[in-house]
Amino acid sequence: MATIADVARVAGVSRSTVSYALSGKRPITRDTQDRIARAISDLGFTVNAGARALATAQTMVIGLLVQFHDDEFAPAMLQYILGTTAAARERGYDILMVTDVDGVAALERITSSNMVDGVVLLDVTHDDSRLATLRSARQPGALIGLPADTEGVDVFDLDFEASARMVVQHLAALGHTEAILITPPRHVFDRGGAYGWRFRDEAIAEGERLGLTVIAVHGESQQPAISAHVHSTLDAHPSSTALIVHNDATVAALPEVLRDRSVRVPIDLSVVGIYSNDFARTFHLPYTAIESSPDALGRCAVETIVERILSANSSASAVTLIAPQLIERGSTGRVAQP
Amino acid sequence: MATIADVARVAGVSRSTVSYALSGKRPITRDTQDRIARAISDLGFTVNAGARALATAQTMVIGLLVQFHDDEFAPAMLQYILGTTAAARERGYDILMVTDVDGVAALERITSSNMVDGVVLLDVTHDDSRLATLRSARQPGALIGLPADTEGVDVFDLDFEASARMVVQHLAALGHTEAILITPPRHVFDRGGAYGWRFRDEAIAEGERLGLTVIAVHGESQQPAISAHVHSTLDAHPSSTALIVHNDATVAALPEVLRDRSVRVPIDLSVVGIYSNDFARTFHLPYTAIESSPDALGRCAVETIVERILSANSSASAVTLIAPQLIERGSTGRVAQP
DNA sequence: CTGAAAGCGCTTACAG
DNA sequence: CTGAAAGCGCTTACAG
Repeated sequence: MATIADVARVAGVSRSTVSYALSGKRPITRDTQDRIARAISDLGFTVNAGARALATAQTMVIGLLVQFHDDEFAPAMLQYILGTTAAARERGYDILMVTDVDGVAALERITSSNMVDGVVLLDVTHDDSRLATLRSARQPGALIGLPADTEGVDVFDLDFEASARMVVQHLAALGHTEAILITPPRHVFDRGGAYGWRFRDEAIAEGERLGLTVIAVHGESQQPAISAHVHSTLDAHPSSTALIVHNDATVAALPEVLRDRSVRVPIDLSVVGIYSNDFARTFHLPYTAIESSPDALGRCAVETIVERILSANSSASAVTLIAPQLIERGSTGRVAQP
Repeated sequence: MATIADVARVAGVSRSTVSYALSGKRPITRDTQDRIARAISDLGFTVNAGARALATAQTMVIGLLVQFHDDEFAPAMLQYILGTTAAARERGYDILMVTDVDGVAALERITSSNMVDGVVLLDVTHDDSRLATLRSARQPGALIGLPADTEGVDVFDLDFEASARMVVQHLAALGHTEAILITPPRHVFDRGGAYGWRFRDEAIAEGERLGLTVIAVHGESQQPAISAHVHSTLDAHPSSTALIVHNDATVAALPEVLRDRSVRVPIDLSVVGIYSNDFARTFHLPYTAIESSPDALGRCAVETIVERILSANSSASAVTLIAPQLIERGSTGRVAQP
């Protein structure tokens, strides 16, 4: 394994000159540069990342904290991971992916040992126990998901309130007066998944303003309960002309259930979802939906982390709620006049 | 940030003593131990991972090389990632997840810069271009997926030949004489995904031995082509009494397609898949299937890597094909006597 | 434009 | 049972 000292010897210069040639942080003669380049290529030299990290106090690694609850629909999570990882690479960072059940301990471990320069937390809940650890860490952190206390952390999330208004306005404009909303499962609310109630509460409130009654029910998290629940919910509310689904597992099961019931979309029922375009492609979901933008959220989080790593200037942290976008896929229609 | 020197000063001992207390590599007086422990906790000291890595030449990080082809069904990949990550943590290693489009460059980057102690390659193809890089790397590597040349690398994969025989024998024993096999999409074969033809060729051969004609067709990779293709394939072979599906995306779409056709399983058609139990749960797939064991494969790969990291003894590399297991879910039946 | 030297925070022979 | 010192492979003031 060639070191910078080997390169220096072969090139007939000092180690510092090799280092500066590598970083470009000071001018080097054309000739010296060439000799160094040749030595590097002859020796197959690569900078040792650990040694560089020790000297610069920069690891060029960002930690990604993922939590897989086994009552959760994992495929949706993958999109955040990929968005984050791609964005990190574009900025020259690698991703240390941590999936420990004990997220607090994992966060403590990778930050206090200086394995990472910053950290992105996925699936942040209302009173996320990882935040205390993050606040006392040396490294900056960005959250995906809105906690109650946003003091000192950068937060990124979809604007679920605006999303709810957008969906309700869309349906109200089409003449709907009663809609069913299938929210995330109860355990998501219990765990503090604020996106659940943020969307639901605003949907109900906006519905009241616009004369659209929103009937909210918790979705199930496991098949076959999911499908059975959609059936019984539709049975229970025959007067509802629209269905809003805010739950990945349920929306993935929806095509089959609606086919079973011979429900024609949008003639018999208008359907609106909240999911990403990638998700729509993977599962062939033909519903008009709010784009949940996992890729964009991951990218924003990484960008902000990198900014904070580079500029020691600790500007005020911010909460960024991404504006929703309604992707029309033709699954909503005007209510038939009786 | 407290260093080991701070701990030593506060405890009134030398740095080496603190280090040895940490590692337990030499006996320390009870009293000295206590003073060090107190100093560590008072200062909130944690070993700097980078410095330790530099001194020991061990990063305690394993690289995981994932390739997301956008014509691929991503959810299946996630299971390998989770199995690998969990197994690594159990052995004290973290996972550096790399998803670069250029896998060769990514592998070169993380190995030559010594960011990792070993590496796991996912989705290895018949003539995987990453293998040359891996062979010249300092770190050991384990593959998931069987390449043509297994020289010097540890390989883990499902025994697809045995899987094919098991499926065909199962169907033949039930009296089936003609079965359709939907293989992975053509581009998987083109790319060198050996699992495709390993299963297919052996299924056909075993079928010939047992009097079961296996009609192999390539699956599609994107909806709505997937569903349309299953329909047309079933239409084209009305005499087939069994369907074998070796393709995640197709099997995920199967319940809907069969419902559309009012096909009763297993009365009208026996169905066998090749997928993991986790996948079955997530997508509620009720078919008898060969367990593809992504978790077990990920674990085995990590275990082997760790063994090689620890015991410098470079014992011969091996190819490990996991024995298949047929999980009965009641989707196959005896052929009706005409 | 280039070099000699200190330092990043650890571990581990070498000595006692 | 414990310490002083060298070394892991870099970077970066400090000097010239």
